[in-house]
Amino acid sequence: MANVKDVAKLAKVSVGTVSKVLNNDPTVKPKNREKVMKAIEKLNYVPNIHAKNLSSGKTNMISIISPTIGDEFHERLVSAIDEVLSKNGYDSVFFPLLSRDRLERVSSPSHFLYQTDGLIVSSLSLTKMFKDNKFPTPKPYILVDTRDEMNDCIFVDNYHGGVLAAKNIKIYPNSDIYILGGYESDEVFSSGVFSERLNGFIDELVNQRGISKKRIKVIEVALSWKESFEVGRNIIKNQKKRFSVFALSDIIAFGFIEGAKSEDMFPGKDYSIIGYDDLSFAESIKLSTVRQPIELLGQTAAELLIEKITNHSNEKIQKCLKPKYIERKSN
Amino acid sequence: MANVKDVAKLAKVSVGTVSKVLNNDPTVKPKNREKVMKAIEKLNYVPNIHAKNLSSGKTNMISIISPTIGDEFHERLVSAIDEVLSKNGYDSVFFPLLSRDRLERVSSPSHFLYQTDGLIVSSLSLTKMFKDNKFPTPKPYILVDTRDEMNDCIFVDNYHGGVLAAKNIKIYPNSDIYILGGYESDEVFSSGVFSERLNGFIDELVNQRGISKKRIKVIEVALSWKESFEVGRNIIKNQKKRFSVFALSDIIAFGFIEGAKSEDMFPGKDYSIIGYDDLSFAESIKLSTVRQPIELLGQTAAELLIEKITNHSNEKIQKCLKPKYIERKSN
DNA sequence: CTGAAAGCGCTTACAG
DNA sequence: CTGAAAGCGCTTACAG
Repeated sequence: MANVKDVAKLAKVSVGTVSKVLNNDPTVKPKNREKVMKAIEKLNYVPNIHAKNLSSGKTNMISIISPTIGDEFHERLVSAIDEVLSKNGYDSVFFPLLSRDRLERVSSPSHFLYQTDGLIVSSLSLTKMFKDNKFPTPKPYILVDTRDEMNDCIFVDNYHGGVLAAKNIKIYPNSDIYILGGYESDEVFSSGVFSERLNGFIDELVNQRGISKKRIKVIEVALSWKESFEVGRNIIKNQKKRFSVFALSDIIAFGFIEGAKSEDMFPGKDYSIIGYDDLSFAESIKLSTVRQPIELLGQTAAELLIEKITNHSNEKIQKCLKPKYIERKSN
Repeated sequence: MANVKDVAKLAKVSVGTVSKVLNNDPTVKPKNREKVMKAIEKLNYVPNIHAKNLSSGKTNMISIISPTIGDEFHERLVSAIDEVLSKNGYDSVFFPLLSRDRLERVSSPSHFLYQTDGLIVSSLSLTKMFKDNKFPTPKPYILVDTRDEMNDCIFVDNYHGGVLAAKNIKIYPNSDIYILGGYESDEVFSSGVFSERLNGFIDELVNQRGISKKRIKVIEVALSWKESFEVGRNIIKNQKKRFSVFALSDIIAFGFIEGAKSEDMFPGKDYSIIGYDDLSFAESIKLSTVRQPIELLGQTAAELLIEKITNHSNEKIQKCLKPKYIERKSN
């Protein structure tokens, strides 16, 4: 593998000049630039990125950490983030957690992810794992989709989302009201958003709509279509009259609806249901839901991080976006 | 930020010894190891990963490239890959393509992703973008879920998967047979798997089951639940008798089924349908499908890559796994 | 506008 | 088992 020295020798210039050409420094004379380009071409030279990172002290990369991949929420969030980063000259590199084992590896302060120019951490309350509740890095970072008073963060008002669902959900006389979801199997993998939605929902129902707490039943389901399908089937079996459901995610709502359908019960007719997120399928299946501004969340996170990097600003960021209730046929 | 020198000074040893402690070299005397550990603790020392990468010439990281995130197939594939890599002391770093813009950035030979210890490239035929159809890196790599005669690869026999669907699908007298999917909007984003499934299906239908080509209709749909839902609704409108559908992915099958349901037509009753992949929801919705061994695909890819790295072996890899037809109620 | 040289923070033979 | 020193391949003031 050729290096800058080889290129410099062949082009008959100094390594400093080669470096300048590589970095588009406008002070290089066109003639020299051309000589260098030719040498690069001829030697099939590719700059060593690790040397560059080391000597320049920056990477032009931003680490993005998310609990999983494989769901629409994070795909959209991450795409929105990447778009803004890209416009600002940064590239993104992804670290989905995937498993407990990987979480462990990724928590080592010397892991690569802490040595890019900044981090965006999505839907996780990882800071609990570290000393002083801070990530083990001097690099700037921002948390997304989680509220964390000790760190810069941007999130959607999940409590208010729950309130919106409670304000709008149809309730039948003396019927049960189910809350589906909220099960966060592993504390560090959780962001707390589910319990905030749940709290907002219950508070509004009890305090404003005067619903007795006894009528509200929380069913813990993982964020899994399949598991929610099973819940849909099983709950249905014990139901004799119309009831109401607040699913803490559209995924859960969708699974539940299909499970219920398999027992011949239909949303908007045999029961009312409101989901959360407004994912792409929600409109097709006519699911009433609480919409999160996913793209805006990602864009804003990226913009705030870039601002932190460029201005070395240290003011605390606690930004809150608002969700919106979307009425469809299921409620 | 403290560095090895600071640690060495405080621990009263040489930097070489510090480095050995950092890398768990057993030849360090316990006493010295302890002194170093204490100094590390005291100084809050974190090794600079870029310096380490540069001087050691390796990263212990493997780049994983995939077209998208947000789908179950890639989540499972990537998780399986990561598990095997982890057991062998490697960490994985992800580069989903997400967009054309990002693809462009990521195609630069000097991009970080080409300078890890190896690459696994999933569901893409990116090699067309580069000289000699090879990735611009001396590092070993392997392609997954795509057949590429010029490069090492591991894939599932998609042609055979199409044949399996054709062998098993129920066909009604004089009825139409639809193939859904196969639309690959951007050549470099495609892996060619859809057209192989399609070819296997048609060949078997025409040559073995004696079906006239005229009865077979290909409807191009993107790999999108929502778009497939619309197709389900629209096709249904023109259908007066029972028909058959081969969906080139379970996602497409699922969307189609729901769209059809919204017009009161049901799989296994008003039409027959076979999907592809056997994703987690397939069993719940009773979808007959062609199962791909997704985890095995990922594991094997990771194992083969590690073998290439450790043995510097250069023998060509063209590994083919077999799919399996799963009968459920939809067909 | 260019070149010589120091420096980034590690690892790795090698001598002892 | 340890230390001194060279080396990895870049960037970056600085002198000219």
